[in-house]
Amino acid sequence: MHSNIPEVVIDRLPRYARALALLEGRGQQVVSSQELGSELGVTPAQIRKDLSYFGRFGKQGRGYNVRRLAGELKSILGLDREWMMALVGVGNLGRAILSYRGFAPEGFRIVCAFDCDPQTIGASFGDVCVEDVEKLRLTLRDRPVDIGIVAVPAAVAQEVVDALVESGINAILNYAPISPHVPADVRLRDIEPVLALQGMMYYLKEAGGSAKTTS
Amino acid sequence: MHSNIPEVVIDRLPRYARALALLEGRGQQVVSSQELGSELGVTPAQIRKDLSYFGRFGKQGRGYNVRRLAGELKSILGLDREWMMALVGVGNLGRAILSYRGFAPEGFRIVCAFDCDPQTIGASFGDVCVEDVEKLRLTLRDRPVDIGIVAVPAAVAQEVVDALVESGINAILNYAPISPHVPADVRLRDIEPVLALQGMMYYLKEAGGSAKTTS
DNA sequence: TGATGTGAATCAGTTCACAGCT
DNA sequence: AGCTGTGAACTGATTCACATCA
Repeated sequence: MHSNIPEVVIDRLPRYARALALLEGRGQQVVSSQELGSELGVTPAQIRKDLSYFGRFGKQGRGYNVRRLAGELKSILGLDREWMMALVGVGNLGRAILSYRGFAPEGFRIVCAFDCDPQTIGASFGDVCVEDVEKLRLTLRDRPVDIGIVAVPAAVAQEVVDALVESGINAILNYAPISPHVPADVRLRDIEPVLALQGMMYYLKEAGGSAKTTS
Repeated sequence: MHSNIPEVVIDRLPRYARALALLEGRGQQVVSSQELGSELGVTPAQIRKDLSYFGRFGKQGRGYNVRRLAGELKSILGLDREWMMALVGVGNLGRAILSYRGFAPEGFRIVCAFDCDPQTIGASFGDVCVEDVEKLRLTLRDRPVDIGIVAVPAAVAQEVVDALVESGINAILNYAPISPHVPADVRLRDIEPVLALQGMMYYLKEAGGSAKTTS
């Protein structure tokens, strides 16, 4: 049912939603595709086309009602509910993820965490208690979890992904520096600062050496 | 000079390089586009086409020499040198970034850090001492820094980005939940777990409710 | 034989440009 | 007058398919 809408379009919607939330916070009531576009560095035509996949949310001659459009986008994306997440890997990175303040306000809650280190198992972070990763399948059988977060070393990341998938999870946020294999019906996103950096360095390479192009 | 090669192609190269490093570690000497592709979930034709922008690295009938191709890609991407990074924002997130072990092995070094909190200024993390963000421009004038990492709250992220850009930095890794404006010649990448999650939820929404499609 | 490298063909995404509504 | 919504045109990316070479 979804297959008709290009994935790139879906990918842009969260940015639109975020910009609209910002405008709403500023008290702005109406926005044109022009204005929203220049806020985000996107052409107005693209915004209009993207939105037109889902309905007619604007008023000709006026623009879009900020609050209304923000609400529509949240509903389209499924952000009008809470999503439960399980974290696997409670090392340095995992702890940072656990203490990240950005998830909760957007409706994403980490409800359980797993590790394999006996020192870490049993520890509590906020209201989350770290369980033995061996119990992952068992625990996920009882708890409704929607999303898995993988924050383990590369060497064990694939097996953790497999365990999550077998537990019925079909959205994974991967922080490990590998490209895991998942079945076609499972969504996977990589959060990989190193890949992002490496992609930029190509352009930096020739741009004039070590910083300072200043006269 | 670079403008002829599509950006999507550049974006894929780091993944190829990473997969090749893995194969090299396993002692594999030769790889076909077929094999590399199935490792990464990419078509063989795409890999061949991507590589063909930069040269002829393979041998017909054989495939690619793993070590050679890995080296070529690193050189193309500019990964055969060290890149210096400045971190702005040494809160929870910033500290996690400072202690992240994944940068160094890939040649990315955090050489200075800035914050505005008097409690944090002066503290040391590894061999990096936190400076007052007011001194950012001054410090970057003397130190050759290639990349800025933004890990500050949304409200001040744009002004931090501006300061970095004015200091001559033209690659920025942004962890703040905004879409900063930068001049066209500055590369910017967002690391935004929430946007990534939100993009996936669209597909999860209808997929059968709260986890467990199990019989 | 078995793989690459690549023009040609296809497919997908973006932008244009304008009719239509307020 | 001003801005949306959208088919049509265009631009860009992917895949095909085959000549080429080890």
